[in-house]
Amino acid sequence: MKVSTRGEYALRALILLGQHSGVISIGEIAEKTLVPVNYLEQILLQLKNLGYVRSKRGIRGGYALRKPPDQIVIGEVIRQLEGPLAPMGCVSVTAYDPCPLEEGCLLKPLWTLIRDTVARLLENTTLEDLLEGRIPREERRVKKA
Amino acid sequence: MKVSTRGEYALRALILLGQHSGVISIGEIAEKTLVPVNYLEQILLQLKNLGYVRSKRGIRGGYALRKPPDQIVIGEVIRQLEGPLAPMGCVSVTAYDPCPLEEGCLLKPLWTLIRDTVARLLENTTLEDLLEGRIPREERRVKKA
DNA sequence: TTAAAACATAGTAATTTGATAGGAAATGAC
DNA sequence: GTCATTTCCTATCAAATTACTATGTTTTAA
Repeated sequence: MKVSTRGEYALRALILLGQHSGVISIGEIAEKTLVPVNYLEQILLQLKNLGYVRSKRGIRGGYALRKPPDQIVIGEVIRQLEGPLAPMGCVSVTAYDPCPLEEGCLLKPLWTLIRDTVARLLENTTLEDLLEGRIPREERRVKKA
Repeated sequence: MKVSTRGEYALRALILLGQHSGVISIGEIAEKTLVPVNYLEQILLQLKNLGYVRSKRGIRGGYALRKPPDQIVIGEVIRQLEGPLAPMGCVSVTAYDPCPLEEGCLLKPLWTLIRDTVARLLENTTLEDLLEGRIPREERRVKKA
């Protein structure tokens, strides 16, 4: 039930970027977040390709957020950096993987409950919530069409 | 955020044992749960050492539950077979591991919330609940001394 | 022109996971 | 009492994942 360093490091970087207006260099981000520079480089690149951050090359270059913090959903970030939120393939919404014992499985309801609970928490939390220290917070009312 | 095969296999075995009164041999359990025999052997041994099951050796031997299903807490089983329920060491109750950034960390409240939520679900679920298909179910009122 | 910084990708070390192997010890059937 | 059956125990190993390291290329502004 662990979250890997990759997701953790990405969130650390996003938080730092969310706290500043200008661009910050990889070196400085690495220093502040205690992440190895080369490793962080890869992660930031991925965040950039996913559209969360923008970069500026060259001498005064660095990274900055590309979206406003309330548009950055933590669940999405984690899912994109380290795969499905579900504890088992058989209950994954984004990466369903069938299991021969699935029919009548007495465990599946438990895994489903866990996946739904965790997903709801993470999909209901934005970078802004983290920045504002709004965790835990009241459930946002779900909009239904 | 995955649960490993070890925990899953252990729970499959416990469920099967909970559905029968007599002892069942490793071979038969392996067949029914689709788990490699040698691997299952290790897992059952561990479950035995933890007091969840008892064994009988020799010709009509096998395994059976040692505790009544309502005394077997799923959260405990998972924790003992595959480690802490927390997503990060910094929020683990049973295996706390400090982090230099912990003070003022904006992520910690989120990890704490996740760990507490998952732990509450799993510690509130027993083998009996699984056997009775009682998942999801109403929260049991917590007994406080 | 050049130094600083991001870009891109290849490689690698460590850890965890998921087993496999093989013999020792116990037990009941005969 | 011997023998087939089954658990007990531990060592080993292979594959996958994770976490990082390395190295060179491209862009940019001073």
